[in-house]
Amino acid sequence: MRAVTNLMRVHQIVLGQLDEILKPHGLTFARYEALVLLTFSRRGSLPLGKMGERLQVHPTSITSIIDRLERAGLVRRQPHPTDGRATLAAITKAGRAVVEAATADLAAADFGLGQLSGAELAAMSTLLTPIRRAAGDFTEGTQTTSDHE
Amino acid sequence: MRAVTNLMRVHQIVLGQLDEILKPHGLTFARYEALVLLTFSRRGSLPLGKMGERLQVHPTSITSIIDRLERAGLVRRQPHPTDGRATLAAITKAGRAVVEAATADLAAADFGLGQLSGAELAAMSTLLTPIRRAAGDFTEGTQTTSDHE
DNA sequence: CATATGTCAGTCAAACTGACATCA
DNA sequence: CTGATGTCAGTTGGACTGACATAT
Repeated sequence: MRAVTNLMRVHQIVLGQLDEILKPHGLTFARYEALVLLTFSRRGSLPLGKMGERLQVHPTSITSIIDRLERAGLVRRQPHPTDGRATLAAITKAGRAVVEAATADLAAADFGLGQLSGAELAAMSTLLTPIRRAAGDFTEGTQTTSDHE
Repeated sequence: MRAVTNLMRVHQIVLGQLDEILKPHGLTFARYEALVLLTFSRRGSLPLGKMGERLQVHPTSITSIIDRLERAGLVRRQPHPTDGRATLAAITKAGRAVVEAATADLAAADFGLGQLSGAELAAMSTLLTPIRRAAGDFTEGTQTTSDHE
């Protein structure tokens, strides 16, 4: 139970710090994650459904996140070229610039984990990964060499 | 950054499991924490302000949490005997019964951390504690041998 | 036909701000 | 007087349910 308490409090602390850093950029951590995901995609665009799958958020939450990013001009909605049902979120030039600046700020703050060394961060990831695995976090988004990934 | 992602996801997974277990008891994790805190207090009652301090939640959030617990009959509001400004939250008999049952269910589910051994849980706490300390988590609620603690 | 995708309307729990009455 | 305590009104960001139009 002590471990759970530590987990909860550290999450609260770290998320608070990250959101504070991201606020000047007009981002929350959830929106930042979505932008980073697009940055790392091949074409700079992904179907909303795939984004929700990768980020593990509810379909309606992705709609909301993309709504706000689009209103801020960091993302554009585009029709999917081959699937008439799907909508693509495409990162804009402004979006890429904001991600870059925000990432620099986050890195300068050690992502809120400056108290830990590189070895400790690795140890932490080693400890936490089995829990994600048990929750099926890595077995769902397997190989899909389809259109947009 | 990978460490941050792991932290966020594991928090989401564990909290989701805990809330699922607590739901049949009519509790969220936040409300459960508040009840446990009262259980561990000497008189079974604490001023709302002290509770917010210990649980690290906003004053208005404590008001809301106690509101719901009181509506469920798990807690009673009482005037503070010596400080006319303060209000005490006192756990009821029904409250103690619910905590006991909920704690049994949580323990049976290893608090959502069944993937880790006792040694691993200890290692995790060792890693996370410095972050809490850096955030001032242990330096604020120091010695206060006052009325109600 | 059944299934997948995204959206909408609405609910919910929580964190927050600003204001306020009350009391030490 | 100042400062502490709790509450209220209202906003925000996010997770959720149920329903739905549209397209595969």
